[in-house]
Amino acid sequence: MVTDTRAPDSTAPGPTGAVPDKPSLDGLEDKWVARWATEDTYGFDRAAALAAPRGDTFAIDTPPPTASGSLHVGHVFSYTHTDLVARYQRMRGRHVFYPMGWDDNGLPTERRVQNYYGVRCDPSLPYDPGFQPPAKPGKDQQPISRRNFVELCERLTAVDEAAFEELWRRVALSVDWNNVYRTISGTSRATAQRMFLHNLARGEAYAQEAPTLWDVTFRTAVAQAELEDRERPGAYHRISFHSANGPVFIETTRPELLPACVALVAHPDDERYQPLFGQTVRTPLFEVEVPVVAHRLAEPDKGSGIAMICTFGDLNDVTWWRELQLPTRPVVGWDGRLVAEPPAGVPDQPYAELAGKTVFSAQQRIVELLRESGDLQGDPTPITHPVKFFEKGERPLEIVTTRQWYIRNGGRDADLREVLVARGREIQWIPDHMRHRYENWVEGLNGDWLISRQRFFGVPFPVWYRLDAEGEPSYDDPILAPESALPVDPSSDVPEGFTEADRGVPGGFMADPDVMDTWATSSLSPQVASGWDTDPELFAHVFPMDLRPQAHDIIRTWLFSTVVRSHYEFGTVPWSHAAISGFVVDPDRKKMSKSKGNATTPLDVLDRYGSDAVRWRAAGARPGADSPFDEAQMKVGRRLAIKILNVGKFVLGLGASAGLSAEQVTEPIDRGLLATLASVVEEATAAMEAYNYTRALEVSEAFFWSFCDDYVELVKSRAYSTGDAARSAQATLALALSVQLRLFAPVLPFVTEEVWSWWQSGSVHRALWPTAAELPAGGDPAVPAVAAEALAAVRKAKSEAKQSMRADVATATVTAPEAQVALVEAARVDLTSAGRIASLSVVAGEGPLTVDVVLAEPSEA
RNA sequence: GGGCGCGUAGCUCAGCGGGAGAGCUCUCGCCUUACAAGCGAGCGGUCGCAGGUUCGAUCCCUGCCGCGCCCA
Repeated sequence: MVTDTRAPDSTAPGPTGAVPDKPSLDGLEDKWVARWATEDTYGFDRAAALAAPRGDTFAIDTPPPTASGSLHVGHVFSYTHTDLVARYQRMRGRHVFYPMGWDDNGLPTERRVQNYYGVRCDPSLPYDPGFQPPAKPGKDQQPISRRNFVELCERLTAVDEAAFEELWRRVALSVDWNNVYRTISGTSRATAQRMFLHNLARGEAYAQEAPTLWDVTFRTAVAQAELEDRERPGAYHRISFHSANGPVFIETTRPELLPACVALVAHPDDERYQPLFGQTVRTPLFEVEVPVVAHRLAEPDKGSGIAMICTFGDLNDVTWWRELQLPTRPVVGWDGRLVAEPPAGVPDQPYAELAGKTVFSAQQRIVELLRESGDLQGDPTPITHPVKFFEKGERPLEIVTTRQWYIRNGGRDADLREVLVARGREIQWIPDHMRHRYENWVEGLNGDWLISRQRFFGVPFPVWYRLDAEGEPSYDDPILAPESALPVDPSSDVPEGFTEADRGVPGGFMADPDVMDTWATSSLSPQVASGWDTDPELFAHVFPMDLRPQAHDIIRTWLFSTVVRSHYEFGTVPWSHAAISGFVVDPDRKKMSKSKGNATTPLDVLDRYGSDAVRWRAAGARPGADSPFDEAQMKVGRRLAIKILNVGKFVLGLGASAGLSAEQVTEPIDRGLLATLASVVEEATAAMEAYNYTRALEVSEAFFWSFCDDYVELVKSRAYSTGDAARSAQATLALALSVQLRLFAPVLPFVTEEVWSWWQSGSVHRALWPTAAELPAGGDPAVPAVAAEALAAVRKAKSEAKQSMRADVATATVTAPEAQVALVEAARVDLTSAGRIASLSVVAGEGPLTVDVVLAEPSEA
């Protein structure tokens, strides 16, 4: 039976009880990964947690990694950061609810499946129950049905997820592997659909036919959060429009949209064009009459100061179209090619030869035509300008008018924006300044959250539409799936009152063809992980959760969208804390990413330095701070791990660890050492409480090295002897080891567990975090500090004489401030034996402590 | 262009009102029975620049320069 905590018991003999002769890191990872799995060391005890007050539970909303992606050391670092907190909270005696999820729906998985198997989804094909993917992907992607495609997605993500889990176990993430969720699972789909229906019922979700940013490669709409500007070359084409009073020159980077032109626009204050306002001009080539209008967004210093408004070249066009109530003349289709028929009012010629061309080819042809007609003045002027891209896309976004689902997020409602900003202020951000990222994003929103995607592997909208007598869908009264039926797949499930025969026929029904964007599901990770749909009792206990760990690049997406969903459904923030990790960057300070080719594979690094060493390095990266990848640092972590093994061997090898207790610590230097350690414990604890694992490690580590180099050296010979004084040293060493192993346990789970197992029963990771109270009070930290200072002076004398540290000292005279004399005297025995000093005298004097050292004559060899 | 963060030893970073620090690197030593995958010692910085506040500024304020991230 696994209990959540057990009190440390420094006298109980361990299960193995044996200290190896030659401790080594080799094999520790395999050994303890297996042991932790069989003993379910990190399992969440649901019953115990529910029986205890909420404050005894610590719930973490783990980021579900994209299972189809690849991991690099940056992921290892940020997940380790979370694990440091989880392990600390567990050692504080809390029930740590630490699930793991896989984000396996959406575009990345589709792409991986396409490439891995050499297939593509064709929703018009029927399901083939016997389908087997080609052994090797062929030259051309094989079209398969949607259901076959989804099956391949599920098959491949299962494999990917297993590989991820193995890596996470190797890194020693202390997640509860009994609690794993997938964003494409039935539960996730049901949760996402149920939440969507709630949003819809409350008016928070809606569908609208509207201009939408559109990726022509993926043939899907994309959301504002997925946009990025990229600098791209372009050219201003100076083109003449025709009017009764002569030509009007505009400059455009997109001459191919000439047939889509609905107006010209200039700034209302622009005197050059004021006479034209209210007039009409004719487009070149097509001779379509368009009005000249005024609008404040027109930029007088850009180009000629007058621009054409098209359907739709950019977001300004959309604004103009909406605010000036202009007609539309769509020419760009969903595939990024010019549509077959010209828009109403645009003549067949010369449009016919543009139809079917890509925008690129259409532009070339239009430019030729303009040259021939004399409407292109001069040569195009090359420029570079920002162009909107889908962050995962490679071709510029177009704007097409489509019917899409949206969730209100404040982008069109200043009051809601304010409310959501206020929600952000309810969250404790780590580090605090990351709050600005959130607020900037919310305040800069300019549209609602577009959640529908024209893709296949995702959560479908649980919606059907009736078809009228002409077979046209009636969008005004959608048929919603009943909540009891969720999850549904409207493309194979049939709404109540219809049969499959009614699908797609006049008077029948059709499914909503879209799926939800992956963020629309992952924004529900607290609900999915905490059992909103499956375990209401648990959900009521752990939600709102304690911690959302994530990286800063997805504050605008994952963090914000999670806040939105929680705000709507529960009227609360989803977690009390958000801990934001920085990136691991390469030596040039560039973010590590696979696409840049600078990513370091974690397995290789883990193999060479060990998980503890990599975790140690991760713990040195403060929350929110980027840290450069530097292998030299890994070596330092590895050295610390080895040192812990060796000092553990020394302390326990004294053969006297059993039966020792704090009462036996009598010597002033020993009591002083433990007093110092008590303040280290207090400082480390305060740092961990503030999520400052870096500071906690720093103080623990600084103590540890001086413990090894000074204290252990000072008391070594006393510890080897017998009697009360020896027992005092042995008890101190044992106590200090126990405390330090626990201080290091979150960072170095493998070596601390190994050493712990030599003399303790149970896992160090289920032991209680150390407290100052378990150490004897009243010791004077100055005793070991001054003794170490004196010893250092002796060592320096030997070092400068190029002598071994084992060289004998004939006489050593310590001159110390009056107040320190007694301190040195208190450590006299240890100091003389550690320094191999034949005759030590201590005198009071001015200034800081000094030691006059007279080395003994080297003995004859 | 806006927001945020950062400029401290060759490198990575602590410190954030009264003594400029750590680790790594480097140099010189040491086989020392926990550890040579170790130990000891040492070298190394007008704390980005310029003003201001203060008895006193690496630390607070202002401006500038440089770097990074996010957003337009």
